Amino acid sequence: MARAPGKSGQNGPMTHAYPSLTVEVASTVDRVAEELRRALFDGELAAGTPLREVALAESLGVSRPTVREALGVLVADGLAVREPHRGVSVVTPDLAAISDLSRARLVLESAGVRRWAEAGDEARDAVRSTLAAYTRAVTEQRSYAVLNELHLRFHLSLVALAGSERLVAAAETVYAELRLALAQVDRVRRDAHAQPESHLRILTPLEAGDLEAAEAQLCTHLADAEAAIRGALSEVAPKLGP
Amino acid sequence: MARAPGKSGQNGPMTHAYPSLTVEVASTVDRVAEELRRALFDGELAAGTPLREVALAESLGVSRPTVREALGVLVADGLAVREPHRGVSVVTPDLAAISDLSRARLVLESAGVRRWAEAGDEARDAVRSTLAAYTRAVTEQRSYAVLNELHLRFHLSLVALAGSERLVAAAETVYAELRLALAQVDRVRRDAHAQPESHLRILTPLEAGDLEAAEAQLCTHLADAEAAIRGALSEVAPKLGP
DNA sequence: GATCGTCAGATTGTCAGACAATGAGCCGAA
DNA sequence: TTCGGCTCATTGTCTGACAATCTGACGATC
Repeated sequence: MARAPGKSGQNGPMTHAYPSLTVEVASTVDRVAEELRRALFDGELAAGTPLREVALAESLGVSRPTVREALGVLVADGLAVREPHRGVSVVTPDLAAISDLSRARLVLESAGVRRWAEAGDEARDAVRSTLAAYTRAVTEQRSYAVLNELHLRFHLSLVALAGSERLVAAAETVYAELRLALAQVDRVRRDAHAQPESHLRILTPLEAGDLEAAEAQLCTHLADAEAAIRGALSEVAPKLGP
Repeated sequence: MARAPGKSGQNGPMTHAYPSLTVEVASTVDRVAEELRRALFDGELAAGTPLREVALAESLGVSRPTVREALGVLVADGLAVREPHRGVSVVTPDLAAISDLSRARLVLESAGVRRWAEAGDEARDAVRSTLAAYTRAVTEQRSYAVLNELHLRFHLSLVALAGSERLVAAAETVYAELRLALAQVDRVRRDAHAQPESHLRILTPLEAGDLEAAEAQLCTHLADAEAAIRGALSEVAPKLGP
């Protein structure tokens, strides 16, 4: 991209310094990592697929160190695994991983729900607005990718109620891994429309101040989600088990 | 973390496959990252210190890409921050970060405590043994580094009660950041000996099946820890805070 | 005197090429 | 068949290089 010898456009002499105007120039590594993430979430790479450095480098038009660093990001996010001298490959989610992830998200989200009363107004508003956006997108028959994105955003807003950025960051990696598992068993996609009322059953008791009911609803909702993924996964790969 | 599931065949030239005999031949990047971590935890690098790539490379006898990758690990762990074209520098913990971290660890550890009954026997035994090891180390007047390590290991074993490796991994990064904050205000070290009975007040009700009491004890313990760090930090950097 | 443009130095971001170490698969021999 | 060695592919690491950008100081302009 930046191969042309001169981006001669000198756009420097701005007369005013406007606040909070950031030009989103992500680094090459970030762009590569984002592209790989997209490919993973879109199911273009099956579980266990090795991610060869040289092939990716010439395919994406960047150098091998750049690809290597981007792969490190994916590994840190839990979307890929690196084995010494064998390279990086897409994770293969098994039932144990789904169980682990589901337990983690239950802990994170219920912690947020339990702090509904103590959370800030903006955090509570975020929960309301993300659910509204998700519901609206469902009625508007938006694409699966959009629905998925808004759905996850709602659950993230629940975690944010706990008031810790670190917990939200942890939840983001959990959701990334779950999202990848979903992409690899993409038959679950048709279920993605039945969700809004299930989420509303969480928010309604919250607004009413009934934290226990909200937590119970969340618990069943997450248990249902786990069961759906487990079912789809065991159909796809019926070889696992204790 | 879940490494390769046991599909590693016996095709090696070794005649016997001894269990749990690992040759600790970590990669160069891991060694560099570990060395940097040690330096950070030992307080050899003050908050905000820039970590220059070339200087570290020739100081450690490795190449710049290797250092660069190791710095990426530190950034991913939250121990350093990277600013575009300005490099990586040691994080400077402020009161907001301490608050954030404390809330996160409260969520993670109380989630573990709450699942004491449902946790596996080995997880409960791990809590007992780590506390015993810590107590023994205190009576034996071990070094501060050893005490710190065992202390953290006990709290990690609490998180492990929740039964999710991802949560334990998240807790590890939280503790890493907290540990760094502690190292930077190292006047708190003298308090490190007064802890065993405080932890025993958590375990005792657990063994008795009184989860609420255990959680309450944990809450006060963590609140005390946060107050101690906050106090030390505001002495060191008395410029922050609304 | 203050603000701004410009320049040199330092540092990072990215690239290209290279080499050794390691792992995987193939083929021949006991 | 099973074992041992060979070849190839891939990664881990190094060296060197260049462009983009930040920092700080110097001088010009109002």
